Amino acid sequence: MVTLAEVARHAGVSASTVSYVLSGKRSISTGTRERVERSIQQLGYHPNAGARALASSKSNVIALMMPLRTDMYVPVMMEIAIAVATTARAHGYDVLLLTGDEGPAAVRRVTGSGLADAMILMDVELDDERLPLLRDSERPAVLIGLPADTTELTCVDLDFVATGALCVEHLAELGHRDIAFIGEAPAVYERHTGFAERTLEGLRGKAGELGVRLLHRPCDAGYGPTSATLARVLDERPGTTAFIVQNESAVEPLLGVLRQRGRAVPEDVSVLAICPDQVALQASVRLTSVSIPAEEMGRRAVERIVAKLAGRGEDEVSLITPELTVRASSGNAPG
Amino acid sequence: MVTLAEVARHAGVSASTVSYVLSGKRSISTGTRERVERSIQQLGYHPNAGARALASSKSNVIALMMPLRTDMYVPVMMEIAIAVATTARAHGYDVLLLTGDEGPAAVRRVTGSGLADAMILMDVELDDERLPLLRDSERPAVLIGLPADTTELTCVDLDFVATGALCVEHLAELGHRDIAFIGEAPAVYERHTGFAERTLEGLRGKAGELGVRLLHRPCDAGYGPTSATLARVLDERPGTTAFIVQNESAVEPLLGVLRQRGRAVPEDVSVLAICPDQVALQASVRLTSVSIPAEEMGRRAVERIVAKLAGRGEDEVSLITPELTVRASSGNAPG
DNA sequence: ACGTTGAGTCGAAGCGCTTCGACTCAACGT
DNA sequence: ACGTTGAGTCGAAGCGCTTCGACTCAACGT
Repeated sequence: MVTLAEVARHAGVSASTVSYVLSGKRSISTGTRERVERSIQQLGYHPNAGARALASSKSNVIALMMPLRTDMYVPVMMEIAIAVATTARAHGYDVLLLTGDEGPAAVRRVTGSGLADAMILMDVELDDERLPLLRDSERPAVLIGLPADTTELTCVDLDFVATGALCVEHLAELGHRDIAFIGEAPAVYERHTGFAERTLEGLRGKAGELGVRLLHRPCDAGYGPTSATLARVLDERPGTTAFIVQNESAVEPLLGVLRQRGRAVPEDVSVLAICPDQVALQASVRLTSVSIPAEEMGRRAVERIVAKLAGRGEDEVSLITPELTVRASSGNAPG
Repeated sequence: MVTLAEVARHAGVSASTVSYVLSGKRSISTGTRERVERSIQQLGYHPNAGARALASSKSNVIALMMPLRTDMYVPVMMEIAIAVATTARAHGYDVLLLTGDEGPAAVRRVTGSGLADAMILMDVELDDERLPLLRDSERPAVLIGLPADTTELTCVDLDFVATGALCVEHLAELGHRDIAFIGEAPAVYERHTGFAERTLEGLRGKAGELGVRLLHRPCDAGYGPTSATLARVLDERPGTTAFIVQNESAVEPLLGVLRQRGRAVPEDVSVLAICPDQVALQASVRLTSVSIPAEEMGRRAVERIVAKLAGRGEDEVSLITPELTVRASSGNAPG
């Protein structure tokens, strides 16, 4: 491995000069700079990450803590992770991948060892046990998701309350008066995942306001559970003319079951999905949807982190305004 | 931050003794060890990662290079990534997440800077431009996937040739004589992705051997392309009684289109998928499938890496034997 | 009674950077 | 003619570990 000292010798300058060329923290004459840069090129020098971290007490690494579960919103998680990695690189940071199963211990380990300068946490629960540690830690952290208490925390998330409201509003405008919400799996509500509860809050609030009847049914993924759920909904509320789906793995089953029962979309029933655009576009019917802006969430999270590491940026909750795209699955209420 | 020196002072021993307690590289008396461990606990000490890396020239980090694309096999990628992270932690390593878009430069940067001790590469193309660098590098690397030339490389992959053969064999046994293979998107073949070509090789080889007719059609994801592809297949080969699908986002569209055309599965046509078990189980028909053992691939890759870092283990190609699970989508050929 | 051995411990050097203070020297104003 | 200023450079210290060599001392065989 080539060291900074070898570069210095090759360029005929001192080690500190090479360091200042690299960091730009002191002015360097053009001639010297060029000579050093040439030596770096010729020798194929890469600064040693460990030495740099030790001397500067900055690792230039951001830790990303992902959920271990692979049973839900996989495409969203993946897109966020890739956006985080890409944005981080653009700012000169690398990304350390942690899984959620280490829990609070991972937070302690990473912040304590200086492995990373900051953390991004996904899949935050309303009363997450990692939060006290983050509040105490002097290292910046950003949550993707919204816990119950956000004091002293920085969060980035889609505004799920507004998302729920927007869905009801759209359907109400089309004349729908009886809406069913096919939600996430029961386990998601039991874990008190923030986004699921907030969506429900937004849906119920707007439904109450506009005098629309709303039926909420958690639903496991797959054809069997969806079919059963749908049967119960249609039994209890035969007048249902619109469905809102949040669980992306229930989308295709729902469309399939509706087709089986001879209910045309959007003539007989409208379907509105809360899902990534890609899912909405690849479904068997092009879905009217509120998109989950995974890329933007990942990117914003990194930008906040970078700002905080640079000493700028307060703790704050940054909610992304939902956007509804009308496609082929929603239309006027029948009759 | 608590340092090793503070732990030493607290425990009344020298710094090197604390270090040896931590590493176990020299014998320590029980009394001293316990005293040091108590001090570590009480002070909440975590060794500084940078200092450790600098002194030992080992970072205890494994880099994982993932494809940037989010348009294909997302669940597989995700499951591999999580298996890598989990297995790595179990061996005391952390995982650095790199995206493929930095290309060979990322390999140079990571190996040159000592950011990681080893690399795992996913989404390897047959003639990948990162391979020469890996062969030259003194740092261990493992590929998940199989390039054209595997000399001096360690690879882990599903045996896709055997997978293709297994699929044809199963269908031939059921009496099918006309099989259509709905492959990956055309772009995948154009990039010469190894697994796609190898699957085809296995399918064709076994089909030739058993005298079965095989039609190969690349197919983009979504209902439109799948529907069009299927129409062409049924036009050209009306006698087709079985489909093999590799592109997991074509699975549900294929089933939907078959249903629309009144072809019952498995009475009229058999469908066999090459996909993760989860996809096979959540489809509208429980699919007979050859599973893609994502978890095992990730785990094996890390185990190889760890072995190589410990000085054990040769360069070698490790192919996982495919397993076919019969479910509800395959049956005897009609007539 | 003696050297030998190994368990247990310490001190110092060194890993490859960053950063501080100090120096030189030309340019500048008075 | 003089001090002042800032651009440009260097040397040394220090970041927090690991590891080598050296030391002590009890246990052991002869």
